[in-house]
Amino acid sequence: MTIQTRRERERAERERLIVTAARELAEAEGWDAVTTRRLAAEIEYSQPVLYSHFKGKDAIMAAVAVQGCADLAAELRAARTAAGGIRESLAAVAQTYTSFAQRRPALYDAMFTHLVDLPFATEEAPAPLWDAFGELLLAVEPIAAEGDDPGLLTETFWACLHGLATLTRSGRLPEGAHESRLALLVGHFAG
Amino acid sequence: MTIQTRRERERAERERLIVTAARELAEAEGWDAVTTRRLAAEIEYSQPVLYSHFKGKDAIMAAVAVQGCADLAAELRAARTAAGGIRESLAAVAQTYTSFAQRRPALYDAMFTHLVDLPFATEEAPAPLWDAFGELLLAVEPIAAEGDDPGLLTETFWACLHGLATLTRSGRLPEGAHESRLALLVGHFAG
DNA sequence: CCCTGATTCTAGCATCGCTAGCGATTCTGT
DNA sequence: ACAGAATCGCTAGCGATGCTAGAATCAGGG
Repeated sequence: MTIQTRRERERAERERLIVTAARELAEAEGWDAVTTRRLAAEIEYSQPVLYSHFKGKDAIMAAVAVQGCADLAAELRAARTAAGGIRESLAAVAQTYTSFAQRRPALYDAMFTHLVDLPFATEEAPAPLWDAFGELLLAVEPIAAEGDDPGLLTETFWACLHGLATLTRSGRLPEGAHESRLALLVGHFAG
Repeated sequence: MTIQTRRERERAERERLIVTAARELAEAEGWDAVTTRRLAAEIEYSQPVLYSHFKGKDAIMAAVAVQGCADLAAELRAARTAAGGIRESLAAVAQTYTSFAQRRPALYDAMFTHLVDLPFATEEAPAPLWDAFGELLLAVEPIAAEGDDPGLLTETFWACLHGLATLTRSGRLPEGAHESRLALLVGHFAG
């Protein structure tokens, strides 16, 4: 039995290694640089081992995305709990969210831009996804008017943040005025 | 001289053909199906002619994106002028925008999701881009509070629509409640 | 009629994601 | 302890991608 468990432990460790290497490589040089050959070289194994762990490159990206959601959830939680009032919490969360997208673009893309076959809005969604959404929910809930569904409001607010993050990062919105737009958004939701 | 002009005319015609074929193929089967070989076959020329017109596949996508902006601008204009009041115009424009993204996903991706080296927020941006933004501006301007920069507010509202469109289409937001989220957004901006 | 210049095509390169099939290594049963 | 069996990772290769170099073809001018 212990041999079996050691095998599984080593295997799990290697899987972790793959995901970590993929994330670091993506964050350093972008997802285009994350080829299966390059990734295999990075973990010092041959290409086909990747496919014994994941169905394909997309599945690896999905695993990275789940990790990223955990990171984002942690950052959001820290920002929210550090903020004072209701409106301040919302502003802090919004600021942290867009900052995350700008600081870690490759990670953000894997999470929310790249088309990936992760269950999202269902119960089968991985826990870190729910955690991240939950953090947004905790910040948005207090500003919901009576009769509003907080979940729906959170989804809407999230979408707004996502739009600001992606359009700004792709150069479709001038970067300089980002803070102003963020303030405008928070004002319209919490005002 | 007339020979020269005929040559140029034919060349321009072929360029138009390339962009149209690319757009139709993308809308029919998605951008993954738009390979240079497939596209060349579609226009009944060989592959390298594409590169005598465009720098590469990305440039072709950019050309398609500009066409798409013209289409979007036209749809937005129709929706806005058909609507009655200020709030109704905003709602109609929002509805039309997200509907466009859902009805023509490949086109929308080329315009606003795919990373493309088009000048966007500068004066060198192609006219259709400004037209589309201008339509949004005309709908948003009336609901701007005094002291608000209408341009900035439009950018923000646009980002919200973009976020809703992309997250819904990628399955990250449940599709059923889309209208509710749209109403929530319009309510928070025009309320 | 041949030459010159532009234009288009054939053929190929490097790289991509992914897979089949072999060799070696490790476990199992007697 | 040792032979058979099963698992594991590797080498090699497939089809397809974006893109390019050089041959071939066609037009116009002396």
